[in-house]
Amino acid sequence: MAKVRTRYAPSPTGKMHVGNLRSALYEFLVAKHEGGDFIFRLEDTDQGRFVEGATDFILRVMKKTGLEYDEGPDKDKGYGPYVQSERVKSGLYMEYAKQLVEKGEAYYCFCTKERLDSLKTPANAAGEDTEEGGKEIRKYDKHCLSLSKEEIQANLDAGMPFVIRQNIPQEGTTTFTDVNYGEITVENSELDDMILIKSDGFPTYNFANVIDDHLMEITHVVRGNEYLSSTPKYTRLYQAFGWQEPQYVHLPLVTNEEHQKLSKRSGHANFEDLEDQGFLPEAIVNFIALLGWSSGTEKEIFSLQELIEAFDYHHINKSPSVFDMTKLRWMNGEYIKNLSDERYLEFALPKVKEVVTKDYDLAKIAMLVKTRIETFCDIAEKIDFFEELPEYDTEMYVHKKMKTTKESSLEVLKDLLPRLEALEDYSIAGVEAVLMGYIAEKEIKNGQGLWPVRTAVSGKQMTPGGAYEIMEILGKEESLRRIRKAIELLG
RNA sequence: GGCUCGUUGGUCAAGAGGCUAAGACGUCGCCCUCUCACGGCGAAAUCAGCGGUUCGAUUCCGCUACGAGCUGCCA
Repeated sequence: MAKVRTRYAPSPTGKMHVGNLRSALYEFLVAKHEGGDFIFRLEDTDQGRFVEGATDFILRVMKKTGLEYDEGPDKDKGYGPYVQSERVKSGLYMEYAKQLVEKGEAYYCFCTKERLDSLKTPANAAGEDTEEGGKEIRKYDKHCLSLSKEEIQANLDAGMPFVIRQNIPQEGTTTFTDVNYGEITVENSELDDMILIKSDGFPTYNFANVIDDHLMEITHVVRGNEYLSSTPKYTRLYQAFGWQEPQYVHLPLVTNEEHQKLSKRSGHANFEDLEDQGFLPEAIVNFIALLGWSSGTEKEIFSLQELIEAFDYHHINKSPSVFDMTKLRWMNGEYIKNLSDERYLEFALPKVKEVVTKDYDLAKIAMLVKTRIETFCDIAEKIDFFEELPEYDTEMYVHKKMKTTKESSLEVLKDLLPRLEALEDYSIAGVEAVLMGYIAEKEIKNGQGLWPVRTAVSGKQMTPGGAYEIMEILGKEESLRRIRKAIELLG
C-alpha cells in the first residue's frame, strides 16, 4: 500500500481559525498515525484576499502546536514548489486546463460580469416564473459552450478577457465516497460549470487543489464539511483527467455556543486569541482533537504523541460540535496542574508581576495559585491582596461555621499580636507553631483562630493558601501592620 | 428556494437490534479543610417527533421538524 500523504493547504487570509487548526491537526494525525507524510502547501491564488503576514501567523501556530510538516515551501522533497502562486508562473494550471478544453471537458467563456449578473436576476429569467415564485438562476447557462473554434480564436486574438469553465453534462449523476459520510450522489444538473482559470490567469482554488493534490500524490484529503457540496465537481475533474481520486475525509463543523459558525468576534475564533486568554497550546490542541473525535476510551488528556497513536480517522463524528469554553478552561487547568514548576513559572511569573510590584517572593505567590486557576489570566484577581490590603467590611469576621464573631476575632488578634511580634522565625512553620500553640492553649477550633488571622492579613474572604502561607510571603512587618489595622477596625 | 449533510443529558461523547443507555465538562450535595481550590464520594439530567420493519428498536427504513453547509472569477 502506498505511503499515506496528507496536506494542510491554507490560504493566507488572516489569523489561524480554530476550525482550520483542527483540520490541520487531523490531517497531521491521519498521516502520522500511519507513518505517512504531512505536507504544507500554500494556496495563495486569491490575490485580492491576501493578507500580509498571514503566512507567518499560520507557520507560527503550527510550530507552537507541534504540527511539523515533512514537506513545504522550505522543505522541498521533489514535489515543489509548495506555494501556488509560484506554480502559476510555470503555466502548469493553464496547461492542464487546456488539456481539458481539448477533451471537451472544459471551455472558454467570454461572458461579461453584466451578462452573468443578468442571469441571476429573477426578473430577467423570462418564462421561468412559477407559482412558487422567487425563481432564480444560479447556474451558468453554458452560453459560451456553443462558440465555434473560429469565434473563440478571434476573441482570444482580440485580447478579450476570458475564463475557462468546467463542462459538466446536464444528464446523469456523479457519485463519490467519503470515509466519514459514505457514498454521496448528486444530479449533474445540480452542478454548476465552475470556473477553473480566472480572467487574471490564476486558477481557482477548486482547480488548483485538484491538480496539486494529484501532482503531490496526496492520498487522503481531510477538510471541513463545507467542501462536501463541491466535492462532486472535483470528482468530475478527476474523472475528466482520468486520475485516481484520493480518499475523502470530511470533518463536521465546529460551532459556538449558539450553534453558529465560529466568528472572529466570539473570542475563540483563532488560536492567538485563545493564547492571549491564557490557554496553553497543548491544551488547545488536546481540546480541539476531541471535537468530533473520540478514542472510544475514557481517556481525555492526550499529548500530541498520544493522539498520533490513538487517532483513527474512521471514528470521526458526523455531527457538528460546540466549542465549549468551559470545558476548554477545565482542560487547561489540568494542563497547568501538570506543568513542571519551572515551566509553570515561565507562564505565571509575568502575570504575577503585572499585579505585585512590592518585594515579595513572586514564585511563592505564583505557586499558591497553581491548582487554583484555569487560565493564566485568572491569576491577577486572586493575588491582588498581596500588593495592597483591600478595604473590607468587618462583617467578614463573622462566620457561623467557624464560630467566629467580631468580638472573638478581636480577642484572637489582640492575643496573637505580641506573640507574633516576638516571633523571630517568621516562616510557615514558625507562624504555624505560634498560631497552633495559641489555639491548643485556648482550646478553640482551628477555624476560630485561623479565620480572623487570614482575614486580617488578606482582607478577603477567599484566598489562595491559608494564613501561614500568606503571612510568610508578606513578611513580619507587613502582616503585623495588617493585623494591627484589623484590631483598629474591630476595636 | 434548490441541493447536500446532520440530530444520544446544558456541552463533548461511548454505543453500532435485547444494556439499569459508558465516561468527561458544567450543575447540585457530601467528605477533606482556617477560606478558596485540589483530591475523594454521590446525585439530578439524554436517545427531536411520528410512522413502519422486527418477537424486540437509540441502533434499520420513510416522513416531519429543527440545525448547518453549499449555491462566488473566496477558500
